[in-house]
Amino acid sequence: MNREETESKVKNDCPLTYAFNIIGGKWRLPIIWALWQNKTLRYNELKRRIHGITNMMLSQALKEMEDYGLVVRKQYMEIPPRVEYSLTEAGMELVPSLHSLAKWGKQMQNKRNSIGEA
Amino acid sequence: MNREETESKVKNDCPLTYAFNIIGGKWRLPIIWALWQNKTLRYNELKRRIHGITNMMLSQALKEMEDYGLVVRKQYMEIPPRVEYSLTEAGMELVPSLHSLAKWGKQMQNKRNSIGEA
DNA sequence: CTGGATCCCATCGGATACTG
DNA sequence: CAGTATCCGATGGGATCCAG
Repeated sequence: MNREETESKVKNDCPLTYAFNIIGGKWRLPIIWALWQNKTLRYNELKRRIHGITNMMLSQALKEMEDYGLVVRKQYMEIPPRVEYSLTEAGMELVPSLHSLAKWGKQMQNKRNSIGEA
Repeated sequence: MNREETESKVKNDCPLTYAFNIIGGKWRLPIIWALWQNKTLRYNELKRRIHGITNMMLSQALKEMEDYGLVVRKQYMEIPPRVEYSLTEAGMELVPSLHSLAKWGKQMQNKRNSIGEA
């Protein structure tokens, strides 16, 4: 850990690798998806929508994504606490590429499913 | 391992997740990249271009990608053995989406680098 | 309500050595 | 040349409990 990865543990090899490091992991895509559909969600709303995620995974993923500039965290100083999350500009700009990839993935799935038919 | 992941260990949740499962991992992107630039490469050519990859990682990644229909393996029955790899149609169709993502990644890198200026 | 700390385990990536 | 087998350490994901 004494190399140039001191800052963010991301290897800056190429932009593509960089992008994959940012959106990789098990929960980031679902989070992006949920935030994209709902613009703004509170912590527990997010948690309920993602189903299966634990507090630790969610808060960890959110924090990392905030560091990358993907999501915005807005904390209201109230009792009980309220924290709202939403995508940044950069986060939204990512979505089209994701759709493109998803479209490709769908084609791949269809190919798999139609292997047995003439 | 007794669920519906019996076939390919890929969760079919959504096409995007599917896509990420296919191109995820440390070496698949570099391999796709190398094959896209060179159309066709032999095993050792590939290995030399990727630098740092071991036999095990390379052959394993190639086999998985072949299973997914991303690359084609062409073996010539000669002595010494010759095996050539190239991208399938599906593999090539993936590249534009990758470029899109890479472009986004580049923007992100630039933002990072220009934090201290202005 | 919104998290943090700790501990655990599965999986991934890899070094090394060997084979057809 | 083109891989495979084995073994191992690192890493990431997760359960559970705790805290402001």
